[in-house]
Amino acid sequence: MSITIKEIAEKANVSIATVSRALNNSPKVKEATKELIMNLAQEMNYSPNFVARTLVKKKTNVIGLILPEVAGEFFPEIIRGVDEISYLNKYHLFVASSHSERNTVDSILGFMSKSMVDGVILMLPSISEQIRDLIKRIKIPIVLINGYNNIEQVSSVGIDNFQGAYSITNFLIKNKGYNEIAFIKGPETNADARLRLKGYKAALKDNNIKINDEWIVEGNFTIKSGELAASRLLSLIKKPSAIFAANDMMAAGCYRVVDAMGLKIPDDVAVVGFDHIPLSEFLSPKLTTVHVPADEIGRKAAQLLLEIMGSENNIKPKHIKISTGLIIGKSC
Amino acid sequence: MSITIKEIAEKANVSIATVSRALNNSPKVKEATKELIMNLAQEMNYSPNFVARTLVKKKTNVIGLILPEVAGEFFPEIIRGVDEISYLNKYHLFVASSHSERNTVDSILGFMSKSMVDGVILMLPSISEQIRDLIKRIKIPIVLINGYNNIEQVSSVGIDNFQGAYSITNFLIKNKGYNEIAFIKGPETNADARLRLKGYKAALKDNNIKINDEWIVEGNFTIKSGELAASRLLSLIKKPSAIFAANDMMAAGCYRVVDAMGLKIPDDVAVVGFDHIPLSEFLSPKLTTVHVPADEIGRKAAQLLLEIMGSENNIKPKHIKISTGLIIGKSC
DNA sequence: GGGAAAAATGTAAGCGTTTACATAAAAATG
DNA sequence: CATTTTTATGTAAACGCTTACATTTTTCCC
Repeated sequence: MSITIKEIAEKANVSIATVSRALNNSPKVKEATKELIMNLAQEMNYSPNFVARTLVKKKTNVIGLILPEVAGEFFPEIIRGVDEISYLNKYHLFVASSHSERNTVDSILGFMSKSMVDGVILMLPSISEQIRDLIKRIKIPIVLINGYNNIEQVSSVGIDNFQGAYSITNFLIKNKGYNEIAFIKGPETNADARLRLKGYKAALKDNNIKINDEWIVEGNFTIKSGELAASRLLSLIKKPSAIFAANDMMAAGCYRVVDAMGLKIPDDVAVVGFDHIPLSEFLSPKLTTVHVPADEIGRKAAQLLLEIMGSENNIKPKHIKISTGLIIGKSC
Repeated sequence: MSITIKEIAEKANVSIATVSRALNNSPKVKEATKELIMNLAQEMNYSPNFVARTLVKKKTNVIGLILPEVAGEFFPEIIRGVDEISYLNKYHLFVASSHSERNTVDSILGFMSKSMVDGVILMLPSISEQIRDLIKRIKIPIVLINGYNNIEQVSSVGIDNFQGAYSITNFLIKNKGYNEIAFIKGPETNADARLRLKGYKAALKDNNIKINDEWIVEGNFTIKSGELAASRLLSLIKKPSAIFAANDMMAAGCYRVVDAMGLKIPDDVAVVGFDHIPLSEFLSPKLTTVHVPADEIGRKAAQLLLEIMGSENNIKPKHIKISTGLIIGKSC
């Protein structure tokens, strides 16, 4: 087993209290003894038992991060952002995947309630009533990451999906002269996806372009669904001249299909996406898309959480909306 | 504050011991009381204090994962693999980035010694004497992820870099007829990188091709370094007909330069890589590369760690080498 | 119904720290 | 040098739980 302060105390002929104080560099212990103890601790290869300390201090110095998935092009950037800030503030990071299909409620509960983290950053693709209730009831500090800030009582960080979708659609119309723009939707349950659709529709409307339902097809953010959607759109009698995929992955799927059909982007059909994942830079021609600063989302969420954890009296929940930016490629 | 078993005990008019037993579903408590307590716990919204339990049980049910970086094309897959296995075995996952530039020793120590994890999976791009000593001394179960299994006493999981590099080089020579193959190295300090270089050289040697030092240029696994290396190689008087980049990212850099120079892959020059990152599938033409099953590395490492943690007497260290596979694209 | 065996519950110690409070030692003061 | 003040150390409780052991209650059997 590990060395404890008790053993150090014996060796040093002092009480455990003194050892504890010395190790915590308390000013009320004599320099000489402090040194003695420090040296002993070093020699004996002592390292404090984090768990015992936590039990009395009621502070773990750990923040939890729950994501739908841990891999992919997007989530790792969020992790990085959170990690960056936590590290700077001497917090450890606990990452858990809710594994999408897993029982999320279970996951969240298990994670949060057991007092193993001081605060939680939670990203959920969609929020059921059940989870909403749970979140409201939870007592530890929590920050939500999602586009749709729909829980007033809980602080959140999200990107402006509407604005992003609106601006790229508007760009296609105003700057590039496209009038026949199709849209590949994300999952119905995904709040970000819904807002992107809204932005697309709003831009059309503001430009007096009639919405053609045939040109709005389903997708689920996967590359495969992008392929299927593109092949449907390009098989229509009345084809669109541009396709706006609700995320880059689906846009990449479009590229494949367009290529397989022997067509050219942007000459035969324009394709734009959303997210600005690293891959988008490598597609040829380079994809025009909406930049979502995933690492910044992570950083902002961590900062907000630390702020909440730092303040005694629970401050008013904040809702941070992060703006997106247009990345102009050669795909339109 | 949270509800404790003490409060439940009072409400139920039993001792805390009984509550504890009931909650842990011990067979030595009457069904009736068990039910009573369970219901009370539910009502009072009780959840066990993980920290207190850990203190007495000396088991955190957490495994730690330390990676050089948390984002990128490769590491998230490892995380996913580890997460998968840990979840299945009811372990939580603690992810920490050593942040490359950060003082790694510090990071490792802080992580491991504080008895906050039951075991650690550690991936290091390179191992200094200092770290090697540290690892040997450490008392908690540990599994290393690296290509170069150079610490006998510590179990490890790695891929067969040599075999991978050898086989793709051999493929270029035997199946594709290339004789003038250049190599872009990884960082000198990186064990994987060194082994890939070895494999490349061995394949040339076995095919009686003289090694041309001018065709072996430096790189550091980044896309930028791939670009620079490619531009150097393609500016030589005597150009190579194929370039083997020690990882896919650098191969992607080659693509950019080749494209910018107005050349064509594979007609003007062939390019192959190593890693089979998702991006490689999207390069056009599709990259020929060596598949490295990152998620499997993660899974194997987690399984090995669990095995070690499960066995009382420390079993003999294992060294698992995961084989790679050739992915045939259109780039040669 | 009395006693033994089995089952259920209680008592209390312990996990490794921190820290309020009590006490002892050292320094300062007149 | 006695007394007060300051400084350093010790004692013991607490954090919330588990569990060995002791005790009580129930069940069973003749």
